[in-house]
Amino acid sequence: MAPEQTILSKLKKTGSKITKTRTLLVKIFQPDRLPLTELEIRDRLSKAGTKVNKTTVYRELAHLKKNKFISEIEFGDGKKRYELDSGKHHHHLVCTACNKIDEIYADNDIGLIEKQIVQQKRFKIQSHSLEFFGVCESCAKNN
Amino acid sequence: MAPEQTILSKLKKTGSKITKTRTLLVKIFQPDRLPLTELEIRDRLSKAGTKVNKTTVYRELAHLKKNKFISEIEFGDGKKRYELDSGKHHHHLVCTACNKIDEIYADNDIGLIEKQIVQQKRFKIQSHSLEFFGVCESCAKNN
DNA sequence: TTAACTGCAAAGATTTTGCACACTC
DNA sequence: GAGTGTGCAAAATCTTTGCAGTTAA
Repeated sequence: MAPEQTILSKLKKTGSKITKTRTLLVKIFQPDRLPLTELEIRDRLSKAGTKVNKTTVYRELAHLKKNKFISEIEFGDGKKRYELDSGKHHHHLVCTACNKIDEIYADNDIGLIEKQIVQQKRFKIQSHSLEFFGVCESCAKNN
Repeated sequence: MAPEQTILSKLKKTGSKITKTRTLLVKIFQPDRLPLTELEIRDRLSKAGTKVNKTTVYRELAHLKKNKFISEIEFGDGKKRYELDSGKHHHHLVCTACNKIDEIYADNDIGLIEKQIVQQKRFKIQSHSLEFFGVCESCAKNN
């Protein structure tokens, strides 16, 4: 079964309907595994031949998020972004030149910092966010 | 010389005028070293007896930021926050119960992660942001 | 049929801009 | 007095809500 079919059939089981928009949206998130804004998502839907109102997109994203198929993140530019929730926690490399986003895994190292925080501050950590900003390899080459 | 006087006199040298709002604003950032939103800042100004328009606050913050006396950060709630720029890079502990914000220093450990990123991804890092969300000591006690 | 979904317009929230007036130095 | 700062209203963004109509199952 194609990966998007898993999501769709799980949704169906909980009473969601399988609409054209929902099907396409889930498909778009599969290859484009990286965080997309509402506008980027709507553009992709548009190019796939389905013009959708932004309200619908926001509601669809809220629905997928509530069901834990996608997660919402924010960098520092005032826009929310959504990405497939792989279950594996990761961090992002944001290229300040081309705006492309890559991901990295570094939870072992973060774990060290978390231990310090618990000991020093007696702060109970629930989650964290870590983003790196810089210039990606291809942008560095083209300059 | 009181710390806020240093900032004010530096500003004066570059042609800025020493207004009531500017003086108060710099004073507010001194004890309240932690990130404040525009509204929180305006409330503090108000309580100090100076009602200021939000436009003025935003412009004043932009001015202080341009001159590198404060820096701007964003957690995930859509509001920008401003804090005194101490020159020392640090990270935040955000309490999800009382919204208080504490800071920590952990750049040695982040350095390890950065080395990996440079090697694996050939990504040239310019900056990063790291925030922890959880429950602070006093909120944990009161529950 | 009925619960879920959709589009449109309008409202919210945060931040920015244009313009006329006011202040600091 | 010149250049900087201020307030107000309006606009720009991004996101959410209300409501009436549509669609999937």
